[in-house]
Amino acid sequence: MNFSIAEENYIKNIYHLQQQSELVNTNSLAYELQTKPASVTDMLKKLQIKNLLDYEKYKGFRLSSKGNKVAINIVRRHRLWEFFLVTKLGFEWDKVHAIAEELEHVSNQELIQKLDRFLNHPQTDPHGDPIPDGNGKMPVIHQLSMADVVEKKKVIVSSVGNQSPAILELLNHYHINIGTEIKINQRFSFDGSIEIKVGKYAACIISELVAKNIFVYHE
Amino acid sequence: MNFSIAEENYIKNIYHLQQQSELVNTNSLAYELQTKPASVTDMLKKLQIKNLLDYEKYKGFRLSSKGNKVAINIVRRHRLWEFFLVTKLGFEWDKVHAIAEELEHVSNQELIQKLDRFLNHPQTDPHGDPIPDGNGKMPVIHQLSMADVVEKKKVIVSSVGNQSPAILELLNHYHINIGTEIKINQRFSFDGSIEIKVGKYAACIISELVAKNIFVYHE
DNA sequence: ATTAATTTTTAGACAAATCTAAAAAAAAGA
DNA sequence: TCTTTTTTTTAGATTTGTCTAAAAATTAAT
Repeated sequence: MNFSIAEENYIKNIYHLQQQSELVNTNSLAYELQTKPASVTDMLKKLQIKNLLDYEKYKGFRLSSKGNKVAINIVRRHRLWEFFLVTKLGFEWDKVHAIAEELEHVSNQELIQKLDRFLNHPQTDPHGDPIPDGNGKMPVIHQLSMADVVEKKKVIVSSVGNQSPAILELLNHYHINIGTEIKINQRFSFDGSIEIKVGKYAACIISELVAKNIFVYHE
Repeated sequence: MNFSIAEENYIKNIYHLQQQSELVNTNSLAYELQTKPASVTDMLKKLQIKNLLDYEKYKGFRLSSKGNKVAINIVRRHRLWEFFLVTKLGFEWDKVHAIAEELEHVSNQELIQKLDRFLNHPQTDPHGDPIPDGNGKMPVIHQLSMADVVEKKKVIVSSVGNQSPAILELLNHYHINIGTEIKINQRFSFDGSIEIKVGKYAACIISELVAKNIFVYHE
């Protein structure tokens, strides 16, 4: 079955809101989609008729299992395109979201399957988020952004979400490379910066932006 | 300036019809777009207001110079994506048109510029049609499909539009390779097949489909 | 437990792109 | 030239997705 771009955007955003809370409400979806609550209500009715949504008036809503499958497919396309844009076309990771939002609506099964193969079946997008496979299964990702690591943990750098010379210069300065072991000392809530210790070097503080761009795994 | 998908499709199809005749008429454009003449008239008015079209009621129409620039940009995107689909994703050349029709509407300048670089600035798409550069300039293509070569000419094979094992097997059988010299003896209008002579081998007949997939240059 | 505030939905309108049916203009034929 | 045919345009309706303003339901507060 095929869906309009508007429908796909609603489905995708409901999916993302569900990651944070089981039930989604009209206002937050309207905010997410930069639209008005009345428009959301209209679309919810349409999605319910197509069996993509469990929805009761005034009670909130969630994706049906059918809706969930559709959503995961959109997420898959989005993240594959993001990976493509960064690794093949040389975009910086923070520039690809808007373009992938357009590309994700080109819904040809064979295209996505071949793109996946061309990219060598990547497990995560350039932001470190997992890419579901053709059956909708999310790979278990051990890698996570350093901004999400709990304090006092030791981690090993697995990848860097940004290929720009600017960040590479900075990482060099911190003596951080792929494979480097890092200890997380403390997170400062004021600006999200983190004190870390790299090898035998003196402890230092990295900004939240840098932390978000360093992907690591435990142990 | 940004245009809707519908507008872009009208512009592109007017462009293509203009390659055959200077002025375009409502019925033929309606046929091309698989829509009704009344719908075409409606859209023509809108395109005229946006200065994309020279249009006088009942008199036919043509793209303005602004409309032409827009059209060439769409063609550029379409052909770059076709090239990508065939050379990078491994699609067969006859399967890519529909997908490229969708991808061409993703209109991010930087995306197309980077895609072009990634593909190494290809001169022609997999059908042998020229790809305009970023300034809208069409490269002069010496390569053309063998289906378009005049009789009695000698040509040299420069590329093959289809990478499938099926056609490669057939070309092998005809002793045709990149660089092979071929003499065009005669074209049969009944089915578009062509009698050719390859090197010292006996003359043989290739189907129109095969001819369309062999790209050659003169001399 | 009422009232007040918030959230959600309805009602009715609008823009884009399409359609059908009928009218108007242009082209073709006798 | 005057009729007939074809092409093109208008008029009015429809669908999708959106909006504003007002009504209805829910939640929060006194």
